[in-house]
Amino acid sequence: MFSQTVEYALRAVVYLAGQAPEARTTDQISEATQVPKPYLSKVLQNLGRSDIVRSQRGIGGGVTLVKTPEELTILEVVDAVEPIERIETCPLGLKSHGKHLCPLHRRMDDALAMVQNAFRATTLAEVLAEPSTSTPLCEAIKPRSRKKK
Amino acid sequence: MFSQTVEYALRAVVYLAGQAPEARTTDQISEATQVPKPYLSKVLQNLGRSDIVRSQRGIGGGVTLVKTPEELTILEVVDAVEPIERIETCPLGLKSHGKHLCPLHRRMDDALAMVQNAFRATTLAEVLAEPSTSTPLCEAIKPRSRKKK
DNA sequence: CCCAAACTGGACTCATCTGTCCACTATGGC
DNA sequence: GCCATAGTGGACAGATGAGTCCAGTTTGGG
Repeated sequence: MFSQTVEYALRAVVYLAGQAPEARTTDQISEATQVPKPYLSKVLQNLGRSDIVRSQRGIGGGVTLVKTPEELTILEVVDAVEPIERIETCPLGLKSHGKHLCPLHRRMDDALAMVQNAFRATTLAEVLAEPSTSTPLCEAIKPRSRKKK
Repeated sequence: MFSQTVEYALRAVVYLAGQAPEARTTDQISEATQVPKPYLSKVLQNLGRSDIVRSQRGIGGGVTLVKTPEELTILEVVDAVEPIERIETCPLGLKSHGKHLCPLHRRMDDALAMVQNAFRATTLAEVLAEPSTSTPLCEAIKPRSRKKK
């Protein structure tokens, strides 16, 4: 139900959060997150336009998060690449009842709201701090010093 | 986040539930739900293959629900046309940790689970019975006697 | 038995999503 | 000032989703 693009964007951001505030190149991100590099750079460009990341050209350049992991929520990332579209008005076009959704669409929108709220309530820092047997990104994130390649 | 196909399938099923146990033709369903007829028949065929609806050819034929509205859940309909794919294993392919998802994918899967549970807990009968200022499908469902066209 | 009502299935179109390629530009070091 | 590094933007290709069209088949009625 989540698109590839959303999946990729989240992986990239989680990786960057784990390395923050250091910059990482598209190559490094691609390797760590297993996202095909050419496509990754598109996703990153998108995140740049939404001010989630900032990028620096040239030698020593790369991509960094604009906010700290503590300030950045999953929802912001998702909304940057593919906004969760809530059901605001009756999709059938009939406008006979103002803002009132019919029971069917009310339930569908409630489901969307739950996802949106869950994502809004989770910061990148929380994802990284999670006590777990597996680090985020399934061990793609190494202890921290990893500068290889 | 829900595809058009899911939206259309739900509209059709809700309409049929409101008319149950009477059969309705694709034309009638299309008119009531505002779903383009040629595409609707594809969706209906799909629902037929998953045993959500049964169809009858020839004069007097049409489509009916296999189950009663009380027995049919929203989830069954959604799963019939486009199953909600839970995240079972690490999308990165690394299998270094068995069934343990990393915190990122754990959260994403939790969101999917919430939607799945909400849909599983709702029957079509409940959608129809909802006290509301607007009937399901935004008034597309008329009192019940509506046999026209 | 023939016709009209209805669903079925396949082919086809169009748009979007995913993904690739490449020429270009900006940047820092020597 | 040159050059390698690194992101940018546009063009393009393939797959899938959404939607259309039509010929075929089933079914009931006169």
